[in-house]
Amino acid sequence: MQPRTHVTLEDVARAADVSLATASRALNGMRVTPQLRDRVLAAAEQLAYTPNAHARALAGASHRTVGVICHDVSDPYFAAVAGGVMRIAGNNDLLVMLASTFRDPEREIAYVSMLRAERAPAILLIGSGFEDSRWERALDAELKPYLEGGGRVAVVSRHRSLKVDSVLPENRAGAAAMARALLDLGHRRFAVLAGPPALTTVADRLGGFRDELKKAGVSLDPADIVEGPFTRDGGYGAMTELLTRRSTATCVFALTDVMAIGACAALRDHGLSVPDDISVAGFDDIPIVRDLTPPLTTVALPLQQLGEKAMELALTENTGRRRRILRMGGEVVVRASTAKLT
Amino acid sequence: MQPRTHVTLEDVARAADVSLATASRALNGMRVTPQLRDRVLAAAEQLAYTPNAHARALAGASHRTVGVICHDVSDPYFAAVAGGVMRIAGNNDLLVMLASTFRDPEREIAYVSMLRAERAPAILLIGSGFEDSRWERALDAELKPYLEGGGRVAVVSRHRSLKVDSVLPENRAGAAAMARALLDLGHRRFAVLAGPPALTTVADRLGGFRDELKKAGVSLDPADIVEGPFTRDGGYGAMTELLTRRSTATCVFALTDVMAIGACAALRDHGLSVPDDISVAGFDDIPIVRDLTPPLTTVALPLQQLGEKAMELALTENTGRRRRILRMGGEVVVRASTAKLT
DNA sequence: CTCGGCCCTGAATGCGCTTTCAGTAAGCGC
DNA sequence: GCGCTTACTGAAAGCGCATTCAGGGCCGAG
Repeated sequence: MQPRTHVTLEDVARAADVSLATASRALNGMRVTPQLRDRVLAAAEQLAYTPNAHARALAGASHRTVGVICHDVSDPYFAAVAGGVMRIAGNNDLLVMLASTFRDPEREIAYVSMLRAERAPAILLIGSGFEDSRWERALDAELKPYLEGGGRVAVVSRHRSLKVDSVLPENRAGAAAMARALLDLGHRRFAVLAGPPALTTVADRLGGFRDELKKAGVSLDPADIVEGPFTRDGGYGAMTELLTRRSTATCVFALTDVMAIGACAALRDHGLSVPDDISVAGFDDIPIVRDLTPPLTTVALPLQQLGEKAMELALTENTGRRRRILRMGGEVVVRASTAKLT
Repeated sequence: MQPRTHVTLEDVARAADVSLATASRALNGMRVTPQLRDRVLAAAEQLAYTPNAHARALAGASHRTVGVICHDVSDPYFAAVAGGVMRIAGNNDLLVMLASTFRDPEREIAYVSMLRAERAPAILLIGSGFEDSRWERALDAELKPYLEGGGRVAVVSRHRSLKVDSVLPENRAGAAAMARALLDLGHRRFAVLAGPPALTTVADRLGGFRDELKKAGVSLDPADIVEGPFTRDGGYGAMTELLTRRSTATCVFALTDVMAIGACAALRDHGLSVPDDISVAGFDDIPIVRDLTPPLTTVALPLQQLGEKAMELALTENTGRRRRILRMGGEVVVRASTAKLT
């Protein structure tokens, strides 16, 4: 801000005719003669004094702004998780710096660096990592000194080689459960709308699904697995590709709800009906899918809780020597987007 | 963060065997003998040095973290606007502190105060204000000294009595256009899912709609106007209430898309079909409504742009003596949730 | 009435950095 | 070879605050 010179503690002290130290103590609720405290408080009020958080942080008072980094706040998945983070942060008088990387690894690292510079007491990383493992290593290199400096890091749905606390969705078990649910409906020919297999989220969900299918003697044709970005348009594109390939799958499993939404849109645009012509299932249970027509069958994740727990992990000391890992969710919610195969 | 003592500039200077001043200059790209600069950079790299943003801000370098306050990041409307804000912020190497107030005025004021303490160069307020005008006054009282101190404030979809730049949706014109569109479809009996009339957003949208109807000789029965919070559940509840009242309206206009989504859910739960039994229209054009079945007729707002423009306003100096006001959007997009009345 | 002890206040220090200010070495013309 | 300008470097000040360390009232005890 243009230092159009702010009201400083010194101004307040002068106005109240006390020393700087007394003013500071009065404002911070330490023992001060009531009469003096009142004078200081009145002066501060009068001058619209706001302490300079930077000076305060520099002088030793702990800084109360935590950092949260996600790919895109406007994605419902991140928005929901961020909502949970903010709830806990708010309850603890913490400000949240929320950054969107727009899936640009360089930007993500830059944000970690800035947060480090801010001396944020904690950094939360939400969402899958990047395909290229070099970026992941670069990120760890940035995180390491931060951790060594006493910073706290927690991640949601993302693996790190460093010792950081994690909140992980039950990706593998959830996908397996979904496989069973779909098999129970009578489906035998499946397609999967996947993402880059380098991501553990993809590997786990796809792996869990495929393995469970295999147990039932059903195999997944590689031609029925289409990759696309984890976005609505990614789902739309992948579904379109699948249609082009004339897949005979009776059921499509999208690895994220957002992709499933895109897939449904593609199907509608091709004049196909869900679930009459083809069943669609997703993963995440973002709030909106309940209100789709038909409502989406999906693997439920307590998104808000994911964020809450991550924030809580970052706020409490990890006294043990191992990283703490919380696994959550994974229940299949069958709704109307999947039909019994007759 | 626990001052487990960080690497400071002094450490770097010592390691590179130069003075503090030289180290600072080298790191900030000022003219320094190449050889010295290299030594400093190498030392910094080696020590994983990260400048302390607080010390830096205190020492006069401008602070690059702007604040954004909205009601709830997990609401698609705010998420989309915030997305736009972040895009511009990212392009300008700005960090964004995004805070969710959860519609709690006290929390909102607390956030402004914290942002003020952070000496954030700009604060963006996104979304409607509060019903109780006392809170609005309290907010203005907090904002005023900030502005006087050189802070920049921009608001989206929210009126302030102070001189702050604004980005406003074309609420009145948009609602009027929607009225015309619905009249053109043959509807004559309308219901409105509204919010607290004290909010200008509500007053403008409802007023624009009602006035346009009146021009066509159609009046709005007060019994057909139901208030509810601007949330999915608010829409659900309001629609349910409307159903209970046995309204004869053929078309429901929800003042926000999120409410419209709730309304559609309520209708579905009551076994009614959209648009066969009743037409539904919304306002905002949040991304998801395109993918609903049926896709929602709504008044389009360029949500991302709203955020982008607001950020741009906050980033550029207002040289004029009047506040800058940008009005955007307001086009009706007719989709399948509204049907021609036969 | 005096002295020790307690509590509260004020002066001074330092957090890590940017930035002036002064100083020194190098470069140039004569 | 001398004086002057130019170009960097280093010492030091200060941003606003929390906090330590002394000092100075006041009390009760002796």
